[in-house]
Amino acid sequence: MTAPRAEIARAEVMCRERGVRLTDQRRRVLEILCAAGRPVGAYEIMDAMREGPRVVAPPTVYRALEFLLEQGLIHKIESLHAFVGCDHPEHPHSSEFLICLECGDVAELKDDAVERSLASVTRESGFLPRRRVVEVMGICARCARKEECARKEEADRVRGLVD
Amino acid sequence: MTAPRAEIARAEVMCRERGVRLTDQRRRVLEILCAAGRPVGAYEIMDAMREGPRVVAPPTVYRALEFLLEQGLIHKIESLHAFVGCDHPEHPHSSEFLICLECGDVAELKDDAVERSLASVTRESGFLPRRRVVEVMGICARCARKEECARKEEADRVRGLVD
DNA sequence: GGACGACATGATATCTTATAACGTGCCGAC
DNA sequence: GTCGGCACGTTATAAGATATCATGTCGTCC
Repeated sequence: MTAPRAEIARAEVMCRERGVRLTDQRRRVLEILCAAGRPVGAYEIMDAMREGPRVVAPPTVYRALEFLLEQGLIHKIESLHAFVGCDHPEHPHSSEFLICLECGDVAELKDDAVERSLASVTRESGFLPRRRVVEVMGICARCARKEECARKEEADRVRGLVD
Repeated sequence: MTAPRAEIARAEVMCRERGVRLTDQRRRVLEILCAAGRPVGAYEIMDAMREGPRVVAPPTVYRALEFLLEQGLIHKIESLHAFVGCDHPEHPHSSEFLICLECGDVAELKDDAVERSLASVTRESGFLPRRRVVEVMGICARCARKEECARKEEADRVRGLVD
């Protein structure tokens, strides 16, 4: 995860170049997402935005999210109804995710083999793609290792009892 | 779209073979989805199920949907919060969809190049996939042709006015 | 045949996610 | 200075999903 600071700075530059405004609300939402480094739901973002007596209603959050999505600064994870900061917003790209069912961690794929194969399939059928949603749920390498260890220990334990 | 009848018959056989029960409610939901031939939301299904004074509550629908998903008889389209009957439930498969933003039509991809490239990417990173969500939104071939025609006619019209 | 257990459904309430609709304030262009 | 566009505030509500507990159905084992 890049430091939120750096991400915000990048976003500022990009917005200025494009002549769009990264307002306080929008920046705040982006900060929250970048700081979290994991998928965050709209209502959770809303809660994070209310510091003190400040009231923030759903439309405010959703508007900011819509803007950030349009600018490619964040992504929506459809299968989680949640949002994440984009790892590399500087060049437009596909958004493909590996989502760990165990720890909730989300990795953004950089590989474009998937993208290419999808492109060729759609082209063949005369379909004009606009937006792609590619999300793979499963167990991340780290959790898989952990589970493997746990299984081994369990086996050892049982063997010990039997012996 | 296969005739709903045929789909239901297939489902009956599959469930019997697996020793699970395709109950009335479950069959009804499957029928509705197959007959629609397009993505249908849970609440729309619920409405379709209430014929006459019959009351059907959300959990009933969701339970039936859960069962049908488990059995691979239907798919969920995450980006639409809707469900569709599966085109070829007889063999387990990936579910990849082309969703037309214009006419709402959904095509289930049969190609497995996408599947393979996704599999290789995940394998490399040690990720163990469980469920894949691949949904491409865009304009289907038919709507693209229609738009093309409309554009041409418009151009002709304008030329006519200018000449 | 009757008791039991597993599974399926009914019913109520509630939670989460998302959007509609309308009003206000800021700011730059002309 | 006013007009128009954009961002935001505010209220209400739509749309999607689940928790919880009660009831019913059906096969099986005795």
